[in-house]
Amino acid sequence: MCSRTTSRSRTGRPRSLEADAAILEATRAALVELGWSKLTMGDVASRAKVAKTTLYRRWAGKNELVVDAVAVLFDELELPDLGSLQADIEHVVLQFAALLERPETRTALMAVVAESTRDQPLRERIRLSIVDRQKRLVLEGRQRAQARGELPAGRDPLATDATDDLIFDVIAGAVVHRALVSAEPVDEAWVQRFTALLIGGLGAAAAAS
Amino acid sequence: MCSRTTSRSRTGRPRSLEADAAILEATRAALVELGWSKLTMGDVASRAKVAKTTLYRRWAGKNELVVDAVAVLFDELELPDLGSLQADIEHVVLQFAALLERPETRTALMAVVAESTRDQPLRERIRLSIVDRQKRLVLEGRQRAQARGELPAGRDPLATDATDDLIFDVIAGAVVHRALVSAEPVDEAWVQRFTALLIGGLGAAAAAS
Amino acid sequence: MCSRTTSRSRTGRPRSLEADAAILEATRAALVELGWSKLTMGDVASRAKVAKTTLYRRWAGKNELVVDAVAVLFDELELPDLGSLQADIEHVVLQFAALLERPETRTALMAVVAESTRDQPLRERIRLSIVDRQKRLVLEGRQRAQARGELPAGRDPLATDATDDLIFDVIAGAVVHRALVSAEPVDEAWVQRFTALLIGGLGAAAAAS
Amino acid sequence: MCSRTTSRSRTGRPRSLEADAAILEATRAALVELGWSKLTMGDVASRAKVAKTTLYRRWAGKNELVVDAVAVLFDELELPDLGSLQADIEHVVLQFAALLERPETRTALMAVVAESTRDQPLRERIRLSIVDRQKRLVLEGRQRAQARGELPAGRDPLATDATDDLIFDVIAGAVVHRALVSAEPVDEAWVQRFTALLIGGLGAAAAAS
DNA sequence: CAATAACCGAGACGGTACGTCTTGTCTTCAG
DNA sequence: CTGAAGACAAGACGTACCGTCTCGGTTATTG
Repeated sequence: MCSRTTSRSRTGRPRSLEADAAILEATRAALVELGWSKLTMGDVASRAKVAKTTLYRRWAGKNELVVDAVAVLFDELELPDLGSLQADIEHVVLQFAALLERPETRTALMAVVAESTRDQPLRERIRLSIVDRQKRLVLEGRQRAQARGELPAGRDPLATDATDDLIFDVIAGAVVHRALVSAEPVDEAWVQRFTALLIGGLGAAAAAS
Repeated sequence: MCSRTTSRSRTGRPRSLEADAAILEATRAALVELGWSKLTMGDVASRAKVAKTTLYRRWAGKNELVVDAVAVLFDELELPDLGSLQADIEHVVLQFAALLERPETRTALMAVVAESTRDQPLRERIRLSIVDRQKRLVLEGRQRAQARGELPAGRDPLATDATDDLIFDVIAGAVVHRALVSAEPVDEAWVQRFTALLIGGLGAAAAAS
Repeated sequence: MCSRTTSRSRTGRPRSLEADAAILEATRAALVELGWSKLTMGDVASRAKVAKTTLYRRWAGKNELVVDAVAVLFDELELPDLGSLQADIEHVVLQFAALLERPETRTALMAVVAESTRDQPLRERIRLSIVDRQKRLVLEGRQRAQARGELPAGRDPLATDATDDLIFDVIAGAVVHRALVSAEPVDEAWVQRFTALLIGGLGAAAAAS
Repeated sequence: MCSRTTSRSRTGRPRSLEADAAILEATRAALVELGWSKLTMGDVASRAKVAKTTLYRRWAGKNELVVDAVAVLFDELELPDLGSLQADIEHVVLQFAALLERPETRTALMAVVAESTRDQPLRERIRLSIVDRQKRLVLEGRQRAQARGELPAGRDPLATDATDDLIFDVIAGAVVHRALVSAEPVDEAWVQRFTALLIGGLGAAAAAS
């Protein structure tokens, strides 16, 4: 969200809530039309029918604004119980791939990550708004698979966390790399091969321990 | 490399080769110091002691220049025979992680990928200069493992290619995501867990087919 | 003056009046130091401690800026009553010659006239800001001479206007040509000869009609 | 070596002379199309189908080139004997006005004069190529008028020279000022009034001495 | 119910980088 | 050797954004 978190001085005119929504919507629209690098604060302001001052009062710059604008899109990802780990993973990977097909996500995600390599606060913001929030999917999927008996129950919570992180990086990384770097389609065939590889690896790792 | 590929007009003063080298070197230096977003064409030009026109005569813009400047760094990756697939993969993954620690690669890679989502020619250039060139590592590692008997010989060359691509996306994607998105260290512990997962998956996949 | 004439948009930050003055002063200083052809907008901006955009917001380019910068200098010309037409003319011609000795006028005047041959709006601006404003001198001098009886009272106002214009072109043209084209000094001797010729011509013309 | 010497002496520099003519012609054409300030050396070179090097080998820059290109146009001015001083002057003034109507002269003349205010060698070149060459017209006209008895024979050659110069500045200055600064037509009516004024002045001056 | 304080729009401000253009010099090749 | 072709360093051009700063004016709460 924007920097104004909790403690507001209770006096003075309050900030317009419509403005916040209009700005984020305008940001997404501008991302679709122009892409990250052609998007400008001035353009977002005029799309949202808002003064530039109003933008800068809420967000420090383009990076922060765009992170907030696209973060909400990642909350669309869901993990319905499809009966098997394989099916659950395939489903969420396809959802994620569909999200990466959307121009606003496509152009914004890598850009803010690139910026974050030189900007510690931005890195934190991305982690909070996007990365950590989606780790829930791995957690939920793993627990469900354990409940089904597809995966052994982890004894060491520390090792479990590390494995969750590893799986998250593998899934998210592989899909993003396929979609944006290799620039090849994340279709059902690829997803099945990928999921099989992953589940095979998890099984082998479980057997080894 | 630069746009002048083969057919040179036989007349006029030829382009300076020193300038080419100085520009790419200056670009890398500027990336280290300033990062992607603060890097400017004018600054690169003055570092290289070259006129801006000389830059623009060779590269269409910042994106193309930076791709060429960092592409060569990826050629440092090597795959020495360490006796086992596990060791080979761990070695190259650590090398790749070290490459992503370097500020010039760190800041440039995601940025040009982000730009490429809206720029088809740039996407091609990245694929040619970086992505496809490093797939050699997967090819070589797989063939060596097959020679050692660690992996079964692939019968269907089409399926083999698809698996090579999959492995490439998984390795590169996971490492990049760990290093730049999750922003956590790619250390030996993580690499071992990751490599075990991958090799387990490959073994399971081989057993299944 | 600058393009903002009367109707100001009532909203937004008003334009800085100090900036206007600083820019015109900086322009004159740059003309003195560098001359017309070496004068650059960027240099004027940095002398005036003003952004280039501030210049371009007020003036379309170098031509318009310089016209405004030097126009005010022409207002220094005065026509004190020295008792005779001969003395009045000699005085103003010497003043004008002194003005043309100043480097800012010297270098700017012919340059903007040259540009105006291809630029109708610039021609209008020169006429308004410089030419027409100085015709007052001819008008005043002629009326004073008529009051003294040195020249007959004009009956036809149309013919009077035409004669005023003719005299203006003859005086200004001859002095400018002597000073800048022939590049010879406009000294007292020359001024006396020239004034005698002019007054003689006026007298003969009056006698003929 | 022998053949080269032969071919050199045989072909010598005929190409070079064609180039000179082509360059000056191209310069005039470019002046007509683009005017002084938009005219560039590179454009002239390509119009003349000549390398820029060839231009710079012959002329120091735009100023010198343009002076040479337009100087020849001033040689068209002639002073046929029309029977009276009044008619002779009117004729040459109209010719001069017509010359100033041509776009190449119009745009070039004031521009090079403006440049010459900061460039002594250019001032010399203009004087040699244009100014002094046209003073012949005043000399010839004055002598013819003296032969006709319209003007008294000058006794003092120094005073005569000074008067010739004065007349030259008055005629050239007034016409240029009328045409380019006041930007009003130099038509027959104006020319008659002007010539009458001038001849009246000369008569009065002669009577006075 | 006025004062106050923070908000809002509009738009000018000082800066910085852009990508292009022109200048005058230089380097190569062809004849 | 001369000339065309064109690359070169230098630097100005006019534009676009950035993030900040006035302005005049608009809500809410508070005294």
